[in-house]
Amino acid sequence: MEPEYLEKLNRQQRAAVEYGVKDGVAKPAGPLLIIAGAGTGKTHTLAYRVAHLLASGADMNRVLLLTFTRNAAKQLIRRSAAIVRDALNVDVAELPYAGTFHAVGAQLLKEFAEQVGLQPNFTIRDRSDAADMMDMVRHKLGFSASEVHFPDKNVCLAIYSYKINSCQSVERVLSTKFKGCRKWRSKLKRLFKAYRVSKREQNVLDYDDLLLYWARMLRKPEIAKQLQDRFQYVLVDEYQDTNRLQSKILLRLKPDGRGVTVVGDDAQAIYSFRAATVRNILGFPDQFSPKARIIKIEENYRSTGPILDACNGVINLSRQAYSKKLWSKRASKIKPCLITVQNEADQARYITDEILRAKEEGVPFSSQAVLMRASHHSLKLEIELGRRNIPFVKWGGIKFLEAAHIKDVLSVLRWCENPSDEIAGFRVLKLLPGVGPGIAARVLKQLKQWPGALHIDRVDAPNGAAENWPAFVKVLAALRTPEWPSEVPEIIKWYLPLMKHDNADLRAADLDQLSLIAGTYQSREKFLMEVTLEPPEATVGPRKNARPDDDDHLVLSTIHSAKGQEWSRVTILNAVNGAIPSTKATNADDVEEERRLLYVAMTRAKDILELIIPHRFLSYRDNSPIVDLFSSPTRFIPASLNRYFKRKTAGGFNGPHGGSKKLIASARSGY
DNA sequence: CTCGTTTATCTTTTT
DNA sequence: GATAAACGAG
Repeated sequence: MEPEYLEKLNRQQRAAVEYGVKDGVAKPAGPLLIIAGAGTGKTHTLAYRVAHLLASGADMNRVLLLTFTRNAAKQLIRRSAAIVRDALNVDVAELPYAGTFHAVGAQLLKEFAEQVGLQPNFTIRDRSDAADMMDMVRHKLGFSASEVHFPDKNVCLAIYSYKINSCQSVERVLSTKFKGCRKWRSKLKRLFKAYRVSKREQNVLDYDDLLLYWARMLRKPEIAKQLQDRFQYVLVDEYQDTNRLQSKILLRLKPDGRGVTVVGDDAQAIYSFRAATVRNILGFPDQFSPKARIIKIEENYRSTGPILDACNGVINLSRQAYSKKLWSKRASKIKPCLITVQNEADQARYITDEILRAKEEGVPFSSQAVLMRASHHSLKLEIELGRRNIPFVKWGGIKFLEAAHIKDVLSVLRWCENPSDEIAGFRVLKLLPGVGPGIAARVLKQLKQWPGALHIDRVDAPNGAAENWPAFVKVLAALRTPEWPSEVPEIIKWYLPLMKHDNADLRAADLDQLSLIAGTYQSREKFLMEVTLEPPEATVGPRKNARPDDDDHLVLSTIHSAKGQEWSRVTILNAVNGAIPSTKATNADDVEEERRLLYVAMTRAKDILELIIPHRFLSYRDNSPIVDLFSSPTRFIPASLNRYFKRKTAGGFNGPHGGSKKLIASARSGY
């Protein structure tokens, strides 16, 4: 007697779901690699696998599910729970161990903090706070003043982060990825050392530490044993985008690979800048003996035949060989379309026109998306959409938490939570008029006399800040006994008059939203931890026409953020050299990744796919300022792929890459 | 000496 | 269009 839900799966999917389950009983088997191409129902399969394991007796407390975003984890859990409920009428509310590597790492580090020499109240530093800290150390060591063109804080952090995630030496990273910084080799090493010391002193961890300490704690035999026993099943999604450090964690968690499932697609590896390496997935089977079982899922349910043909055409021009070929039963006569326009203004107009037209023909905004290589590529389009009152949300732009005013308020909370957090303290102190970097540093130094508590009341008011000092002391004193979440509006009330940024009204509205978001968390500690690991999706600034949940809205997204998503109608912006591939992509490997990026973007489309080629495109050429380039269509779609695409022009363009008026007419009659 | 403002430089992607 | 060094005022 087998569960009915298995019948909904195709042969390959079913093999993946049933692997390690015999006669309705789950028993951890050897490692499994699932190669699942774009649109083959990868999430679906993984959800069924989790559900099937649980339905076959696996204990949900012993399942570890690692996904690329926390959102993906939530979706998977929801779908698995629904399947189990339908089949067994049993409620599997939540998997206790599910989320990103970083989030689960944080969870386990809280649990084992003392045993690995951490204080359990550590706070997690987001990217820009980590950069600020790097900057502070950089100043302290005198590198900013004495050296001309010493790499800035972001570059320093990028090098350091790459080193940690790729498990390579500083030398190697400098000579492969950051060649321009090689001459600072020894200074950078000193900087990184001081940065590590500083993190320890302030009891903070950066993103990379969450992985690093996790990997380290698994080298302790007692802890390793405990976790190896706890996690009977470990499932990892998007394995092609994991890095060396993450694969080490996985291997230390399950040295023999028993109970491990990894899922991914080598053709969709797009995160090498984060030190992800496709060798993790390609080399996965051989790490074990006997080798991992490989199951490939190749039937695509998402896209129409013509779209898939074009996608295959693009990826097959790669020098690398990929491990599968997608096919689809979905017939259609509509080929993907390359549209040449005069410039970016015409591009914005054309896209807007077509979106409205599609909407009139019955494709809701929410089934349409515009994808771009870089977040700022959509600026003109956003203005046009605003003018025409089309609701949209943008993914992958400035995140809510990165806005200056939000960070100001969060810093107050973070400083109170962890008084050793000097970056937070520094930022808060500088809010007061009359307090700059010098005075702020002095106050922080004084505060060090009373470690563990924030005795701002014992510090004399600095000259020039006397007026605002008492109110400041009062607010911080009140925060010593947390009143969650009502303390948040209190802080905002204090903060607003001090705010130095413009657009005060908009920012005040953002802060109101922050209060609301804070209210959904149980405690200040939980809020701070989760909010840095998975920022809320709210956007900041003028969002008159972006009403996230309740409306039928369009999505604008970077290609990276569009991972795993699908829409009926997809438009790709700036399909020109300089954007895809980016001018930043210099070596052959980088260019290959850009090709995969285009592939990922194209495979998001179910029914209609359009790529726009503006003939003139504002670009940045290495060191010179903005240049207006005559661009050329992306090199990833050369003439040899012509048969997969329809071509047309719009906006009265009749230049060198364009088609004829006749083509426009026939293309328009297509839908 | 310290804060706030001006001026020059470089702009990918994200947990 | 952000960021950091240089400049100028107190």
